[in-house]
Amino acid sequence: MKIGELCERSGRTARTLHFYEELGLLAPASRTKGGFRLYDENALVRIQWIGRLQDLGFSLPEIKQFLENLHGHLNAPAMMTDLHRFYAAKLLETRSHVVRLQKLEQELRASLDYLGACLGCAPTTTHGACPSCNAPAHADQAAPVMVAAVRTPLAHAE
Amino acid sequence: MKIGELCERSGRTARTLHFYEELGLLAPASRTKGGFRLYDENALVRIQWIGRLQDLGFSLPEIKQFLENLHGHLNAPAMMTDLHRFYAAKLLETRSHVVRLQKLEQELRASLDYLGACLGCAPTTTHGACPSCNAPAHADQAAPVMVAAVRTPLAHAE
DNA sequence: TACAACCCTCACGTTCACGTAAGGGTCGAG
DNA sequence: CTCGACCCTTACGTGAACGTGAGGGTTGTA
Repeated sequence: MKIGELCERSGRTARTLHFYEELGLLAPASRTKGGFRLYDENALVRIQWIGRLQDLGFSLPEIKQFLENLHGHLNAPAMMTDLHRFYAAKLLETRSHVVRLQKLEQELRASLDYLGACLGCAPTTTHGACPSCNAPAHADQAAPVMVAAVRTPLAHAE
Repeated sequence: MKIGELCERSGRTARTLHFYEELGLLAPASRTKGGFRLYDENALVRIQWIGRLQDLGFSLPEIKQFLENLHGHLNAPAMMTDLHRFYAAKLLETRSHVVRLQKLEQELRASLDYLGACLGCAPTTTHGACPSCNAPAHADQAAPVMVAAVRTPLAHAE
């Protein structure tokens, strides 16, 4: 298939695929005698793989590095062992990333909770009054960072 | 406090804080007559807030936009309502982000599983033989993308 | 063989989030 | 008052991941 079709099927632009090729991450299976790139199904798999690794937080240069390491191995099991180690490490990182996001989720929920009480505040209240707000619903709890940061009236030097 | 202390307490460099100021995200409470920036505790809260939003996937220009919207409101409850809506939306996004990462986690686990069988492969096997590998342990399952993409021998145009 | 749709290779431009000097002024402890 | 630690502004640099032409060649269908 030519690059146009691969673009459609992969959701990438031609420039992106050219760019991956420049970095050594992707190569066409062959070329027409006129110079058009011809790809096979492997290219699509490779592109999807790149996408996964990007989602896992990789930069393209890192992916390239990784590929080079892998192909430095002489035999298949060594390569697969390395891949195994690498993915195992990534699995841990991904888990801790998820944990971080879940903490943020929790903070968001707490903020929403706190903000719920603001909805009943007098419509005439000005922003300036907020820092001293003592609505019964958030009597004893301090405003979460997500709320307090916005309320504080930092002089806007524009 | 001067910028140096704020740097230590926030874990940011001075350049970063200057940069936030350029973008209109942060401002010192005052200045010494010599021109040194003087911050109060609110600055720290603001910086932490920026960090949270960055972790949630925001760019700094987006944060600035958001701040401007908020301060366009005339009274406090309107502002808080807006904030509420915004955080509610972000909460959903964060959840789906977590789901995406968990899917990737699942893919990683499947790949590790698959790769487990490779460890017992004959040490003399070459990469080229991999695509036709028929180890009993992965007899009926196709190689996951995370494995297949690496195995396919794409010509490396270096 | 004509021609529209597609593809090629440069090569410079862009956004983001800062880093890194250069050149000089300010603070406060001694 | 001196001096080292700290701070100021200005401005160019960086790396990641492409975008956006310019100028021209290739394909394949009619």
